[in-house]
Amino acid sequence: MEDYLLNFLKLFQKLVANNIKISHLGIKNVNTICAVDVAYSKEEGYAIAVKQTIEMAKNDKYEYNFVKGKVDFPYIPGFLFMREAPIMIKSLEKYENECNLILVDGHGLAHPRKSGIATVIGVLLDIPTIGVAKSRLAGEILEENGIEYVTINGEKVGIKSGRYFYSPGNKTDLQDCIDLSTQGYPKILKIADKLSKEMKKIKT
DNA sequence: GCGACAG
DNA sequence: ATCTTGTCGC
Repeated sequence: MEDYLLNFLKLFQKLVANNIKISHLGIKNVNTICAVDVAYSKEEGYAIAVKQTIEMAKNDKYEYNFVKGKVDFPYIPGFLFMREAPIMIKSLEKYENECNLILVDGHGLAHPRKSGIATVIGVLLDIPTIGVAKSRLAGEILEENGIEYVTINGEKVGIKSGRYFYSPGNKTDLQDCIDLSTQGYPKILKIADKLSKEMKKIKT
């Protein structure tokens, strides 16, 4: 990877970070939630956007939109958005105007430049997002009042709940992350993960 | 230089 | 993420 490209992408991420809006969304007020995930088979990416309203969730119902496409960009820690955000955003097109919140596999603010994939998607689409990751990318853990916070340079940028990491992407805050984590790992993310892997399996 | 490193 | 069997534990 040419270093001038990574330097350029860092500038892009800083621009994104400068446009983040951190505000309290209020998980309880969210009626329609979406989740996105991508599975791979070599260069083919299989993206799934899942949508659920409160009512649908009660009955374990959901809608989803599937997109298959070539994914060239390699995975580079800190630049995951270049590999997954394009196809994720494509899969979200169908629901972006009705989603009150989008859950993204990966980090939001808990990123070296405060610009994880959840932040990039949230700022570009101007929709509330929260990043939920399965492992740490940056920062240290600081426990305070029974809550494990992810901190970078002393600033709280996310939380750790069980084995998962939650951080604001855009138009959400730490309290939203805490409230969401209280419900355990989001089922809708599990659904997105499962569906994306099923789609690649049958290579539809 | 060395170690860390979302999916 | 993906490649993969059995296995330790709640």
